[in-house]
Amino acid sequence: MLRLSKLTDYGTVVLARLAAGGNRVSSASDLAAATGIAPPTVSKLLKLLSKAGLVISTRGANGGYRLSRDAAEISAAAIIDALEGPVSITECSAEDSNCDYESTCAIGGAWQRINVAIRRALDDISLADLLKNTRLNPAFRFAGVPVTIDNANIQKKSHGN
Amino acid sequence: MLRLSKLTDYGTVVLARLAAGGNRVSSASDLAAATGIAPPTVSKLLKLLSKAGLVISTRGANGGYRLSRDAAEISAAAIIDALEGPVSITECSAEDSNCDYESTCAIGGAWQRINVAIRRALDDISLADLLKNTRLNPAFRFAGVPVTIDNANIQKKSHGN
DNA sequence: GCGAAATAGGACTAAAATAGTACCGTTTCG
DNA sequence: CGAAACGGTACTATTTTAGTCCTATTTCGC
Repeated sequence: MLRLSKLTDYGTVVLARLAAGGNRVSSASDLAAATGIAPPTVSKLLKLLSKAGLVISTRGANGGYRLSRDAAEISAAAIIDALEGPVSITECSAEDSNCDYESTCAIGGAWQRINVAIRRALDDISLADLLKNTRLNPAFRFAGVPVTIDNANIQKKSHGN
Repeated sequence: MLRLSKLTDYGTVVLARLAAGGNRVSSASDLAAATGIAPPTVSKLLKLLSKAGLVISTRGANGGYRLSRDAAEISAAAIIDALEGPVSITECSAEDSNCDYESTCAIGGAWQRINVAIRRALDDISLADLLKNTRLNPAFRFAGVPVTIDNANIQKKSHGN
């Protein structure tokens, strides 16, 4: 847990691709082809990123997307915010959180400190850093689940049933 | 996003209650009554915490639960691990993950660094810390909203590196 | 001007993860 | 022996997430 959604993961891949393209605009379908991610999904991603101001869109024929600023200026936090909304570790964090257990809780504030620490880590890393890529961990298993993603099966989401 | 599940949140509340009880054992139903969380849920929580070694259970009549060690020795990371499994920010992290997008991805390693940073933040805070403060900051929102964290002295990355 | 290419936005469906509940078994005290 | 309490598992419901599709709008090229 505490992991980010696939969309965000894909989002970084798309952004990375965009970064590689420099200032040239790329269409959603081109990006989909380049990354192997399903076109509608790429499109959705780009819309969100555009709304968040991370990418700039150009409409019309020959239109497409490009990064709104240098990859070094785009933080992981910004990406996550754009695709998942505010990073907030607990729900019971707002003043108006109407948490029923408030009287017995006694917790609360401290989570925010953690939250801030996490946020800081996320702010520290830019898209450019993500691109540098240093694969530091060897085999890495996930939550006890054997992660076996088959090359061919990656898109087996054949929604037909 | 990037937030932890309700179960984890409740779990901390239960642990906090347990910490308040010192060495005395508390039954699941007592804890449920004290915290206001539904008994079956509390029970489930305690089972998980017990399995993870965070609490010690005593069976039989007059049995119950108590912390396995001092609240200061129980880190937020341990709690999250117990209730949500390993903290891991992305799935596509393994060298052998056969991620189809690998060629175009170029991302990967950096997420782990973020992960480590987050983990460190989580390790830094103990259950005792969580207990210390009630509600230190009023209104608190993330995203683009004004974050007003006054106690700016969140323990920084005091891990010495 | 017209048609094709492309984004914008939203609605919708399907799948998966989470939360919560219930049941039954085992242990221990009195 | 019986009640209290934990242990484990299986199940269901709810919520969240992922993914798809449709329609409108904008712009380029002929």
